[in-house]
Amino acid sequence: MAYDASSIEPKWQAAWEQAGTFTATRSGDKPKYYVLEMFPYPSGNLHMGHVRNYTMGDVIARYKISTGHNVLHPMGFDAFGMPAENAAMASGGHPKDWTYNNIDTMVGQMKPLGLSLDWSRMFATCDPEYYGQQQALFLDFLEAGLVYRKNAVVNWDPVDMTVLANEQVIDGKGWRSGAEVERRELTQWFFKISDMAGELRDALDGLDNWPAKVRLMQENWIGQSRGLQFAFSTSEAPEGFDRIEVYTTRPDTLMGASFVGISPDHPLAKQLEAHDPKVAAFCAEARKGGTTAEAIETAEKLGYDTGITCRHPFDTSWELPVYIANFILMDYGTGAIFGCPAHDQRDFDFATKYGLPIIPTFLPSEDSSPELEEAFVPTKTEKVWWTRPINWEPEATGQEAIDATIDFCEANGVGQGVTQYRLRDWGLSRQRYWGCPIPVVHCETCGVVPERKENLPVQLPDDVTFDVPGNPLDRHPTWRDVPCPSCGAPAQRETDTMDTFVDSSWYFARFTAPRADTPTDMDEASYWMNVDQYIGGIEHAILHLLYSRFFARAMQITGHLPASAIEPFDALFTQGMVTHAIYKTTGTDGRPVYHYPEDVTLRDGSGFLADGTEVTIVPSAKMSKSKNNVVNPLEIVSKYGADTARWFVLSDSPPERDVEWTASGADAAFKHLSRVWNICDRIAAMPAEAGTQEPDEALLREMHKAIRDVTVNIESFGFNAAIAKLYAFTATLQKSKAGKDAQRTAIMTLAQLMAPMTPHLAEDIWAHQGGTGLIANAPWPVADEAMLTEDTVTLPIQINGKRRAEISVPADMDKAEVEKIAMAHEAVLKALNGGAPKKVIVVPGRIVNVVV
RNA sequence: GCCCAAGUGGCGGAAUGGUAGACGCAGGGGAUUCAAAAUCCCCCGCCUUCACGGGCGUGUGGGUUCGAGUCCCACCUUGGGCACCA
Repeated sequence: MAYDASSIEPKWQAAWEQAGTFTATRSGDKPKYYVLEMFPYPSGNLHMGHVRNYTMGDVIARYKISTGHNVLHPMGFDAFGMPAENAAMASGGHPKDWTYNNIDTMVGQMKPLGLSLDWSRMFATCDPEYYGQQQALFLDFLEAGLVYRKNAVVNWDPVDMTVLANEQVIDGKGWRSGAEVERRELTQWFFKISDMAGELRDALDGLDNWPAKVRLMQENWIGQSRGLQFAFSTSEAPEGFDRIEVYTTRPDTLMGASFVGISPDHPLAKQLEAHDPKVAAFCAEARKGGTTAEAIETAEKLGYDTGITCRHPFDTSWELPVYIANFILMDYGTGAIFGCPAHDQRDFDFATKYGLPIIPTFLPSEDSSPELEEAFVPTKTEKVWWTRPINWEPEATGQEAIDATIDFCEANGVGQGVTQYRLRDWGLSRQRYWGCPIPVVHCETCGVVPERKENLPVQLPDDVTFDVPGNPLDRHPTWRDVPCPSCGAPAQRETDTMDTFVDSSWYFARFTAPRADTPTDMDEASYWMNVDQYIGGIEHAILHLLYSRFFARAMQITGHLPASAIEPFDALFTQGMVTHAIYKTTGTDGRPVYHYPEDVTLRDGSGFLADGTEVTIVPSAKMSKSKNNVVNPLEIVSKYGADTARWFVLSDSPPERDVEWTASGADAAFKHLSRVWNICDRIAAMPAEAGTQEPDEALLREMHKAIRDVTVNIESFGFNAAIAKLYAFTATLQKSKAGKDAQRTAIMTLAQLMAPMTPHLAEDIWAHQGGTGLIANAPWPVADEAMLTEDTVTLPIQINGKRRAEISVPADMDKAEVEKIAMAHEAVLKALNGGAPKKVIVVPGRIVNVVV
């Protein structure tokens, strides 16, 4: 009988479900293991990237079950967000219907993959049971001072009519709509993530099982810098502005200062603006400046001389002009700087334009000219020659001078060393309908009043329409107008909803007690947290993972997570994409025409259409509907079965790298599984003769090596290498002349080793060979050390580092004996030509190297 | 501009400082078959040799070492992150 996945796979999926194999249970006798893949957005389409992501998690989950763990492996949906509203606007339906229909569809696409998920824990973030608990968290955060409201210049997306976080603005465009982002001032809710910047940065060092790359990206994002904060005293300034605080990371260049610059949003600038139309005009112009990368790149440095002057802190007779400048950001440092044109290119450009002095504080060497063509900015670790050192040697590095200046300023009461972070607070308000409502009410007399917890969830109204842009909650009187929870007077609900990154910042904790009537159940959370292995895409390296780390800390402060869970993800793995070649020709209008893979015939690496036209092949492209190179998982499952798809996405490429889907590769995977199936059949049909000692032992030795290698590879995420070993062991078994018992042991072990990757086929082989119970519950095989050690080993003999011969010696032969045999080898005798070797290195069990 | 990572056959990729190229794809040869499909077996880095063998080979150039794909330095290329952050 041929291998038929379509009959095998549903059978075993039903068996697992009936046995409750993957329902997470607590018990004291086993360690727990929590494996989680980043939950999907319910777009309605499962793609190969999902299959790869979930298969990797599944391999880990199944492996951990068979190594005696209580495994939690849940799945849910990140279900709020704009595509649902966009769909409603486009087709007139309701975001809720669209979303829940898509969830049904995707569950239907996921189940045939045979994933070891505990479906009883499933939820979607748009379930009122979930977002109601999120509102409870919000209220607790509010009480703990972790959320606040402020007026802020925000990024406004004019197409989506919503505010975007800085991180959601890419090259000055909305991350989703691609529209040019405008600057608007609105009152917004913020999470105080910047308070934790130092802690979030320092704790990265403890995340040993995270990719170094992700830790580095977060470190750069948090952006710590050490510098000096001090004040210039002013003259001719309006009242209340007799000092201007500035922050600098280069206090060593203070003796080269030639102006003081303030942001157009600086309080002093605003003060001047109020009284002087010329200042107001300048500030308006400066603020308008585009936010696109090109605009910033090419923007001219603009300044407005306020007529105010500052006294240099080291020399009070030295006066510096105060400019309002368009390149100074209000929300970094103090919003004010001193400009040192000699050692900062921006300041250099500015000084050149406004005729300000350019005074170097250091030069490449003692005899260098002080005339500069451009700013001189060496690295801080390079030794340079100082023209006027304060308290350091004339030849010193920038870093040495910086440290010395901070010490000097602190000692003389001029300023103090300060650590600054680039990380800003997380603005969470969104002017959208399809999100978690912010549970507060605005009352004229009481101000911002939190909703009472017993009234949660503040549920989204269902009767809304999307025929006009903007937020339907704003124009829904019966939902919006409510009595104040505090005084009972007529008041209005907050109509902003939360950024969807909030939803995904704690779902992993909710999975530990998904039906609890508080956000978490501390007992369950203490048992299951942390996530032992988290798997997802590198695109979430910064936002989602940083926000989740913040949330875990905030949840600990508000009593929703134990202190042990403030770093919620013990280990992180970022998997690569599934790509596919693009086949294109050029149309009559000169534009590319993309062809479906099934319309292209491949011969010797070239591709042809049915009419013989050759197509251009672009390998390894991201799957995209517009490029006609999407491979649909359901089609693959119905053609080959889930096990083939799973096997393929794990083979060939290392999991952190992209893997290219190829039809020939999928065929090869299917053929291999068929081969294993046929071997199983053949062994079952073998007559039960007595085994023959030598072939039996040879087979079993290879089996134990396979156990060792596959185990090591699974534990280290080397799935492609594990699969390579399984191919090799299958070939050994196929050719084996061993007796039935040994072969039966081998095929059953092979099935066990394959079970994490191809669970259905493995179960079927197990049942076919009379295995006890489900292979999913069978204990993982253990390699027998005695079977791993060889009696004799083959040692290469190198002469001067080049391999020249081989000898076969007993594994435990001592060095001297090995050397004697090697020295008697004809290749060595020939190389020595009667002389004596300079040196002989014998590495037992490894190599012999003779130096002549 | 700053920071980081990676460069190995025709392709994807293996390789605790110890026989480079496991395994898969593509390619070639053979068995089986009336023939084909399917299946099975063998070959497959480059140059050279009838052959045995020899020479060269992990982006480039140096270095450390008995021995380097692996460690160190410089450079080149590709990919990624950040960027008017003082």
